[in-house]
Order: sequence, then structure tokens, then C-alpha cells
Amino acid sequence: MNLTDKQRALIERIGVFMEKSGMQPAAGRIMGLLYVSDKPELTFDEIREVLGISKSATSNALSMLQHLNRLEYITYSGDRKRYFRLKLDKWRDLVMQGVESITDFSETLHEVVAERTSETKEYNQNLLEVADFLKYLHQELPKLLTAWEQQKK
Amino acid sequence: MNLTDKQRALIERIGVFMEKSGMQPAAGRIMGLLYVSDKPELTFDEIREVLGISKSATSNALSMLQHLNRLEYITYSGDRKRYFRLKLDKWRDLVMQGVESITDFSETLHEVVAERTSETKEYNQNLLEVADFLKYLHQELPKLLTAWEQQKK
DNA sequence: CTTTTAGTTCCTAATTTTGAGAACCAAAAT
DNA sequence: ATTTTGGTTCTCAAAATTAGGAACTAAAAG
Repeated sequence: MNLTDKQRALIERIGVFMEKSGMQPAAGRIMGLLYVSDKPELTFDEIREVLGISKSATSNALSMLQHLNRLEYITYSGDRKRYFRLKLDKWRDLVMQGVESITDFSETLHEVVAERTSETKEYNQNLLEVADFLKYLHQELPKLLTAWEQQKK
Repeated sequence: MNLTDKQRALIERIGVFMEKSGMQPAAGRIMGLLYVSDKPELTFDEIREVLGISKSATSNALSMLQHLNRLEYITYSGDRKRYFRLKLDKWRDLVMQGVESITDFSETLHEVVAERTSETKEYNQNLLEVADFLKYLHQELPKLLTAWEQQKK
């Protein structure tokens, strides 16, 4: 498989974007490749080869991405290779996962306020405000998702 | 200034949370400290001392946090020290900043689809779906924010 | 003008992250 | 039973991140 310059550039751009949100470089490139590749299902060796990375880097990145729920593989009977692909159709779950994590932070904020002096009234108020909005988001985002599904039709 | 064990634990927890979203350790701890500290405005040296980090680490982390718009400092006339504090009241801007960044990604996705083969119809459809939802989010989140402001009253 | 204060920058060391290469392993093919 | 395939794991080195300490700077104080 060979890629155009434009494709390579897109892969890098997506890779860097992923890195910024805490993903390791190789994993980001794999994500990018799977977004861009004309074949959306690639084997271990195709990935390794086209990105020019080692087996270990490939293996580690792939298993991390699977744990993060971004990737899965399928197999075809009579073929031992795994075909890796993005779990694109599950992006709704990922959105919800993200919301959960900020909701965790909201709970931490409540703990913080519980531990704070009551002297700093305005400050505490601000903290609770943030926490409350995060909780609101948690509650409203699913609705937003269904509203979007509706208007899409 | 001395902190309780609970406070220290909260600082670490917040620190780790921040690290996960790509922040450097010292910066995460400083954020944590400012959330937790009874005094919400701390000087350079107070921060350095209570966290037990060097001047350079403190200086670098503080300036990074200021660039990320998480922090600011104020001064008092007749006092040369800077008093650093969280830009807590500006959290709405931060939310919007986050939305902007996912909107950037949405545009990248459009470029990706433009570059893709038209063979993989369903795949391309999925990509556009994600891109479209991100754009929808960009449009709706401000409204959600004002709706929240309303119901708060 | 000299000293002190508050913070920054430079240089370097320690730690962490990342990934290559080889050895390894299990399942399938021969 | 042996070999091949597809992938994992281990060890180690390279590269990047992080932070300590000393030197430095600008402004204020004396």
C-alpha cells in the first residue's frame, strides 16, 4: 500500500492531534492511518509496513488502542490475520465516556469544596458552579445526542 | 503554609487528572494546590515551598499555565510579589476553547473524507456523521451554557 | 550607587517515554 | 512432528520530558 503526500500529511496531523490528548505517537499515527486509508481494515503487517514502525511498537499501540475502545479487529475464516479497524460506529459511546470522566472531576471538586475553609465564599461558589455545570453537561449531553439524531433525518 | 493529608491527597488527585490531559506534573500540582489552598492567591515562593519544587520548575509551570489561560496573577501596590490564582471565573471561556479544538478536528475529518475513495460509502458516511455532530456541538454548547445559567436562578 | 527581592533563564542530570530487535509463543499448515 | 505464520513480550538504547541549581536580570529599596 502506498499513500499520497496529502494522505501522509493528514495522518501526521491526526497523529499530532491525538498526541495532544495524551496518546502515544505511534498510536496516533495508526489512528490517522485508519482514518485515511482507502482500505478501512488493515492487517498488523500492513500497518507496520506503511508506517515504518517495529512489530513491538505496532503491537503495543494496537493493544492500547483496543483498551481505549478506539479499535477492534475482525477475522475471516481461513485467514489467520487480524483485520484492525476503527470502532467508528461506536463514537457515541466514546462521547459518553468523555462525559463520564469530566463528571469524575466534578465529584473531585465537591470534595475540594467540602475540605475548603468557608471563609472564601465567592471562590467556593465558583468551584461549585463549575462542578454543577459539569453535572448538567452529564445530564444534557445524551439529550443533545438524540436531538441531533432527530434533526439529521 | 501547611496542608492536611486530605488536602495533599486532593492535590495529587487533581494533579494526576491534569497530567492525563497532557499537562506536566508540576503544573498539575500547582493547579491542585490553587484549588485546595485556603488562600486562593499564592505567591511564587509559597507555591514553590509548599510543593517542594525548584524555582525553575515553578517558573516554567506558572508561565505555561498562564499561556493555557488557566492562571493569572495580580499585584498589590507596594508589594513586589505576584499573587497567582486560578482564572476560575473564566471557566466558560475554557469550555468554549475546548469546543473550538474539537471543531478543528471536525474540519480535519472533512478533509479526510474529501481525500478518501468514494468506494467506502458507509465508512465515509460514518466519518461525516462524526464531523457533523462535532459541528452541532459547536453550535449547541453555547446555548446549553445559557440554558444552564437560566435554570440556575 | 549598592543591595535586596522576585522571578527567569541556562545548563545539566535524572526520569520517563518510546520504540527497535531479538527471543519467544501458540495456533495452524505442511 | 516440524515448520510457518501472526503476533506478543523482553531487554535495552535513544530520545524527550522534567526539574534542580546556579547564574543572571530588572526593578525596587536602602
